[in-house]
Amino acid sequence: MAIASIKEVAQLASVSVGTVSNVLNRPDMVAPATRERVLNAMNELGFVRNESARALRSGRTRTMGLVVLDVTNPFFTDVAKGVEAAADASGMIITLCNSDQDGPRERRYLDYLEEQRVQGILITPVAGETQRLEQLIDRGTPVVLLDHRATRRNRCSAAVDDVLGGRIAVEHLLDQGHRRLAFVGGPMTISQVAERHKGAEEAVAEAGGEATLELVEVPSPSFASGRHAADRFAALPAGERPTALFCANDLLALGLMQGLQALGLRIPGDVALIGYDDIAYAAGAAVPLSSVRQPREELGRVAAELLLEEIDEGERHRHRQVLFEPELVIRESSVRS
Amino acid sequence: MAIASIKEVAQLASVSVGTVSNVLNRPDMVAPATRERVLNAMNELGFVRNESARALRSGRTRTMGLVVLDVTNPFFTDVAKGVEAAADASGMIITLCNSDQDGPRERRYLDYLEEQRVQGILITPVAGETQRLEQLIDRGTPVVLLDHRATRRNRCSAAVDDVLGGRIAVEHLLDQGHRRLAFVGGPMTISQVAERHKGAEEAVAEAGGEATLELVEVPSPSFASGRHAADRFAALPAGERPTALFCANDLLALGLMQGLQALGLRIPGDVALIGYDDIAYAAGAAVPLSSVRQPREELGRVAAELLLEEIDEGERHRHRQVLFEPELVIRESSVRS
DNA sequence: GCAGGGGAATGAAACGTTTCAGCCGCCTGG
DNA sequence: CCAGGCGGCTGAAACGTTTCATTCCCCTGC
Repeated sequence: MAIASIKEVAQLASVSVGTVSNVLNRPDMVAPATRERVLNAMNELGFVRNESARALRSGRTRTMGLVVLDVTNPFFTDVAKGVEAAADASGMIITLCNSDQDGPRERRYLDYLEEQRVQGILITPVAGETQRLEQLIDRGTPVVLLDHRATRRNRCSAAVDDVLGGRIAVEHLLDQGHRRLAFVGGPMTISQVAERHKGAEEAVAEAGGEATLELVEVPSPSFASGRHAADRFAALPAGERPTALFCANDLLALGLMQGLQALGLRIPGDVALIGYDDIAYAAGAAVPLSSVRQPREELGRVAAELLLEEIDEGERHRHRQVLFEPELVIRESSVRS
Repeated sequence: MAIASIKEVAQLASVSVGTVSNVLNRPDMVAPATRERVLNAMNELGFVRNESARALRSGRTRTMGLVVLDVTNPFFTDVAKGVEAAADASGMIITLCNSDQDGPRERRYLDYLEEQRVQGILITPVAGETQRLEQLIDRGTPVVLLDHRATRRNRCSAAVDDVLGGRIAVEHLLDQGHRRLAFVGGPMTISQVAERHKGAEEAVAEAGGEATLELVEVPSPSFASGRHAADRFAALPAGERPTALFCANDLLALGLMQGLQALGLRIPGDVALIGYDDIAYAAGAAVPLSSVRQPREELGRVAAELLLEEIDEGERHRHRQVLFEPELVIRESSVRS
């Protein structure tokens, strides 16, 4: 059952192991006839390279780690697609890890990735888990932040301007005449959530006067949390309800929409709704959902390219922080009829 | 920048490398005082185990591969979650690969996984790519089919009865009084698609009489294909249009719904619609989508457990084929008003 | 007082590659 | 005819672990 090794191939082809290795890694350094012989031996024995031995000896692997907050969120799978495309183009392989917004889980994955000696790591970190990353960098594993701005200058990042995104979402709601607004999102420790909220606050502040922004904090930016939030909203006396809700992401917004409709509230009539990410399902929702679009695949692609660059350049690499601009997508859910 | 090895740790702690290895793998075989000393040395040096060396020497890794057809399909991410949960419980790590329904791509990933000497592979194979799997099994890598029935008895599988699923979907449409039906899906080489279609045909045949089932083949069971299919549908003279559409999956159904509505057709008034998978977004669609629910997470969990079992039992393992039953979920999109 | 046992640690082999210095023959140019 | 060069190959070291036979001591029981 054991797979043939280079040594057995060498024996069968009557060459040295060095030659077999050369056939594998620098085929043109070996004479065509010999190469042929070796190749045949490989086929006959069903030879499969042992990546562990290769990595051990050469000191380099061909894998990069990607750690996301939630694999079931289409935002992240789209980003992952972009990452994969870029990696693929450079012959790299991605190990996709799902931290599920859990610190210990994230740490376990990072441990694993470091033990694997991955060439680099792309990560949307769980709130506050920055120390472990610092450690990775110190020990020589390049880390690129994904959908998260690098505050220190010692790493690369690819992100979208969430403050701006929050701002344009709320400006749009204000334009529609809403004055009593709420931001639905959480936990506020997630930087994306906090920044979107900040942008929202800024927009409200600048609008001056009577506009207000309430904060409806939810335990996680998920579909289920959205449904729960609907109950809390409906429990408010009609007079105290905000007239427009800005959700930290589309999952939340879609869950909220479903909950609100189940309770008999109309969108946008009773309450306007806008989400964030513009995932594919936003446009096809019961009421087409307005949202703030992020360049998801591009975000992933650029992040991966930054990492590949860093891996390639080594010591002389200059860290870069790439920031994309989000784009407002207006649909029915936020438009006054 | 190079990470400290076991040797340096041994030196600093004034013990042999064997002892350091024991601290790592059989801590209770080493005296507490020594253990402490070694642990301190590890901390001081920032020691990180080298998984390649470990795997090379011990001959076993702690990773399993998961190959899916489309990471952006929520069905698969839900399945992946189940797989991960089971793997996690056994201290295993999952490498998630996305074949994107592309044969060569799938083969590249399988090569990679075999070179990594993963302990086993969970896969929803691309149509017809069975030869490579046979090879993997022959060489000793256990393979469990996921969402795909094993026809040969030489492997385990966890799947849902797609023929039955197709049948109940269509029986429901017939119940609603529809007689002119169409199955929207493709490519028919995907076994899930073919089986759902088969179930649909059976139901129509048994209904006897005037009921008909047209086949609308699309290039892939995706959102985009659904949108395109809508145009084709609308291009038919009104008299020749089916009155009910059964889609091979929800992505397709949601895309189709969006396309049909954009063309001014009403659901279910002008045409009834039913999907497959019951992904989270089905219930929140413009018109809540009827669907055939599969136990997604459980499917993943059970598949992973089968694989773990096989890894554990080795030679004396008996292959098992687990088959789940799908469940009809009726919502507005298929109900005659 | 001694044989025997057992807990704790050692040292070296082995895993399957890559890498590199060196060797061998043959060809070329002077 | 010979020096030099070069293409093609060999052989062995090295990568960082795990594993196992072996050694070393100290303790126990007779």
